[in-house]
Amino acid sequence: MSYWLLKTEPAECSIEDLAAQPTKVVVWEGVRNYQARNFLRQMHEGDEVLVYHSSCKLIGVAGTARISRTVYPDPAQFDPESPYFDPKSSLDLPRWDAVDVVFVQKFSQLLPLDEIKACPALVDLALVKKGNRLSVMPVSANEWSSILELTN
DNA sequence: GCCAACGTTGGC
DNA sequence: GCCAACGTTGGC
Repeated sequence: MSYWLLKTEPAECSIEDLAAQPTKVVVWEGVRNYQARNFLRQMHEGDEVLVYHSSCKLIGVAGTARISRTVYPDPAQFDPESPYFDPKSSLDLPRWDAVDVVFVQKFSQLLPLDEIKACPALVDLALVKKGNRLSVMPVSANEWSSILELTN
């Protein structure tokens, strides 16, 4: 059982969108960075996930979710209509992967980035490391606990 | 909209 | 394999 943080632009897929799915499940598609993809490959069913809102007005962790299906080829890479289409991908040789994520909870208050930055227990979180642009990153068990404590 | 930081591409 | 140019990310 591992912990992860997934970035999402709420204009694309917010925690509210996750909660609004009839099945609460979404395909986590569109990861187009090899390091992030390799983290997707390490995920197990049941792993817990922080859902982080980026590139928006209220930046921070908005809630949690869970991995409901482990890695498989991202269908968007094959779809010419998709913004995530990759002409260098083929069914034989897919480059990109997806997982399925199921909504767990929306925090009563979003945990803002500056509070995460101000928390001494979270200085090693990849999210707050200088220049970090990973959209999928591991979170330690201690960091997970610290984040949940901050939301109380 | 700015721009620092980083990843990718492609010529050599 | 180097590295300049370019594109993207994402906070501010």
